[in-house]
Amino acid sequence: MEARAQLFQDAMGFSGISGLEIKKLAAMATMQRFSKGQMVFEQDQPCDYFHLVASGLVKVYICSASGYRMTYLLARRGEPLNLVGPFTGDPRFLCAEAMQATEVAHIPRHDFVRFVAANPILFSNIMAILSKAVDSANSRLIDMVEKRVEERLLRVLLTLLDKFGSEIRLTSAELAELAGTTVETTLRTMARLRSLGIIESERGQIKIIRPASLKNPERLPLWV
Amino acid sequence: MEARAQLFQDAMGFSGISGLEIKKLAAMATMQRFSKGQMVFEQDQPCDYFHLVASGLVKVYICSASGYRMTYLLARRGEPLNLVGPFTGDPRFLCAEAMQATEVAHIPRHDFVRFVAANPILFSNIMAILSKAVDSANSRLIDMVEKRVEERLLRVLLTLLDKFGSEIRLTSAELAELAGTTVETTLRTMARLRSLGIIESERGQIKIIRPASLKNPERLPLWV
DNA sequence: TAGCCTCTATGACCACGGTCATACAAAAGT
DNA sequence: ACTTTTGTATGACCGTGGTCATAGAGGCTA
Repeated sequence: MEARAQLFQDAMGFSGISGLEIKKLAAMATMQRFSKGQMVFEQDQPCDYFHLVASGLVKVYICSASGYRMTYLLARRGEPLNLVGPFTGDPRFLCAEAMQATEVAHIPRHDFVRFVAANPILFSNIMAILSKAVDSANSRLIDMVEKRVEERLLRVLLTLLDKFGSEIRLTSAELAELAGTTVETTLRTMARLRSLGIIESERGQIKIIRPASLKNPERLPLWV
Repeated sequence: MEARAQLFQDAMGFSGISGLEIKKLAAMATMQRFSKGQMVFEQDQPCDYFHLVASGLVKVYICSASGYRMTYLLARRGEPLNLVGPFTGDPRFLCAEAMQATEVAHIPRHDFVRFVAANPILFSNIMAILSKAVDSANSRLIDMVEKRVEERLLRVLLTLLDKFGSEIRLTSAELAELAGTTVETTLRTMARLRSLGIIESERGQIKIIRPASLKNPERLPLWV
């Protein structure tokens, strides 16, 4: 219970809430463990809970009819999986899958919405996060049209560098889903980056050797 | 003043607000006229106002460094141009441009945010709209990866058909910015659709002859 | 130790669509 | 009535990157 309160205290978007209110929030939450590969929620399901990652790593992705996936968010401790969903309750086409052993806090959506209404500062916090999410989606949309795969991958790597540091524990398939390309093209491009001395890689792990070469001033990190 | 109140009464996202509150909102608004091609707001400007279209048509688009444009929203009477911006005030990279003679209502952002806080139902309304916007952006992202230009254009045409009817007064350049492709490819694709008897077109105008052929069950309209 | 699955790696192929070029008709401006 | 601009139309070219195929190495389970 104390740990749960600490989780919400640290959580993205919950700053500015009093300790008392945080305790109320913690009291509404239930915790659940997921092992690698397990789904936290699936697409086309109604949204009944607000989800917040307590530990581990969860990827949120959209899944097309033909099975194509596009990763949209990599959430770790303190990051919410679905900020919009609880307000409408409607099914969306997002899925969330644990990438490691993970613990997630669930809050029934009506409790969450009532809590937000009672703490209007959350409105602005949520809006600030959403504005980043919308901008990021639009920015990726532009990238898909005018940037080649290498540039998109570099942007993904820069983003991951900022978020996780220079040791990135993702496979090429996972990178491909972030950059919007195929595994083969990702592998080819990574080979080129390796030959340029920008990265080193081994099975399931990428190490960024020259972070400076990613930090092109006109290349902004995504919001992932 | 009466007309302004009527505008907010009809506006998307403002349902469920009492007549008295609507009048307050109308009192905060100022109206401004724009002629074709004029900018309502530009990218990288701080957001000081909430904007609502009163008449005419405004396109909201993102503009990349290399000048590439991607149209994101076609807003007509009753549709807001920037739901997120007023909450943060931060500059984004969206631009809004009048496509015809247009009238837009402006509300100072702080007034708007206070009004929303005082009428919490607006928050759910806004969230419902934002969820569509985010979903639409993500859905277009997937389309960019896995759908060819013709399919993307058909989806754009279906969307426009639903929103504006079978007579669409847009140029090929404007369609290209909606579908995420070039003018040339749009023209070539339109030629093919014309030869299939799906559309007719003349300068600045497209007429959908066989709406049924667009309504593929697995092709959903975008949110534009 | 064998068997299986995942991840990495790379070659061959080729089509979609972007780029550049030219041409012409219709508006719009002077 | 003239020029300029905007929108439509099409041809030619070719590069990026998707698809399919094969192969091997690392890791997990029995």
